[in-house]
Amino acid sequence: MNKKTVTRARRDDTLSRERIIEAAIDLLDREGERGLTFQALSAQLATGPGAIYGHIANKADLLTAACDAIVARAVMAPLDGATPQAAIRAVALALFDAMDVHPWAGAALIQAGGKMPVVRILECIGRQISALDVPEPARWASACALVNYILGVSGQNAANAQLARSQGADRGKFLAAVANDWTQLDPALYPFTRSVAGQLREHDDREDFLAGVDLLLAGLVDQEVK
Amino acid sequence: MNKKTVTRARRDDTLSRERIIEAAIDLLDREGERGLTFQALSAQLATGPGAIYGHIANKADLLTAACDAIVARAVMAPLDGATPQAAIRAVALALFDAMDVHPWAGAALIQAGGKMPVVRILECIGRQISALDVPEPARWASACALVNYILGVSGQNAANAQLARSQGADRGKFLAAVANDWTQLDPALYPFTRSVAGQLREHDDREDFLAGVDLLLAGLVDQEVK
DNA sequence: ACCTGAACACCGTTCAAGT
DNA sequence: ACCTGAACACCGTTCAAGT
Repeated sequence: MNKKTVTRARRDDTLSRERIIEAAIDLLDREGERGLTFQALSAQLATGPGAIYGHIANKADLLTAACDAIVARAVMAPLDGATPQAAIRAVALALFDAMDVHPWAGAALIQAGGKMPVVRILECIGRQISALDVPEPARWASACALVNYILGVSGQNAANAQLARSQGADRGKFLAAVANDWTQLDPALYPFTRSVAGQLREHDDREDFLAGVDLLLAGLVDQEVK
Repeated sequence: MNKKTVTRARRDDTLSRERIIEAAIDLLDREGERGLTFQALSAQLATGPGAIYGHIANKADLLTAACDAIVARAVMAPLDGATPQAAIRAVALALFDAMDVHPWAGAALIQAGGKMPVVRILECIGRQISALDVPEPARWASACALVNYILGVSGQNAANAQLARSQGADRGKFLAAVANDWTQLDPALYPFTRSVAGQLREHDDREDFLAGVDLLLAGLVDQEVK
């Protein structure tokens, strides 16, 4: 076996921002957040670490760009025809599922500030809010609330997935362990948390996520009437 | 000037988890997330980096513990007497303000999984949800929705603060720059985002945050009636 | 003009030696 | 039993040299 031939991937075409981002997504999906290294990334691209800096500003930029690729695909999901409420639920679910497949993207999303991936979501939600009869001045706050809620869930799911991975457990085992921790809290200090520990173990995240979206939508309709 | 005397802080008492966490908070507040180094931390504590590992498992543990100290203080804010709604608004605001003063805590909060700081918030919100007439099975989802929303806003604010810091701008300047970016988006693709760019520049985060809490609360009351 | 990869600065964590 | 701090493994980023 020739080491050079085996180790190095073929260089089909020239290095580009897109190819780098694609390779980064591959790496993140396979090895998790800790697996994304300029060393590993450049090895996969059959080049040196320095080459990447010709197309990407730094690691934060790379993560945001990779996250944006995921979000862009999710936001393109079909969402026309139905009511604005249904459309909002559809995008929210598409994002939830995308973050479920790519947990690192949830963490990246939260660190992206007002950058592209967040803007994509804001735009998508905002249009539907406008289609509802939410009065003009309330649209900004309403869209923000929905976006922030989605970001919060994404971030929390990402953290759970990462912790689970680092403990070598799957999602179910990890949540069961957390539920168990909750059961052992002081009953005098944490009655509520103890009472819902069972629901943490058995709950369907996806459904709970949707319930939150519906809560916000219900509040919106309420506002609309006034 | 004697180097040793000047450089080293006095060691009032023996090293403890509490003293380490306090020093970490100091460092994080002064220098931001990037400033928290085991090197810098141990220097401030007048010891070696290794000593810290006697009391703290690793850096993630340290960040969670520091965040928990902030959250614990915020959650203790006065919130009795008034209605459950008012109490929820009060904790939410207290948390918002705490994260505003300690932006790093927002980021740490999101990475804490189901750990202490999140549990504290869940417990606090959950009790008030129980005090409302939300039916039993919906309490878990309702409390989760509120917690996730709070986490999302905290995380986003933390990211903004960190980006602003890294660009050497204050919060106002940073948001103005983001708003400017939004103004230059393609009008055909991002009509909504462009239309709210002005509101991003002038908005009061605190008020928008509360508006989101109110939206969720309105949805809750709606649910209650049904 | 773009890639290459050694080198730099730095950081979390460990561990043998000290007290 | 606990601290000390040098050492290790590793990682983002730079830059002189190559093509």
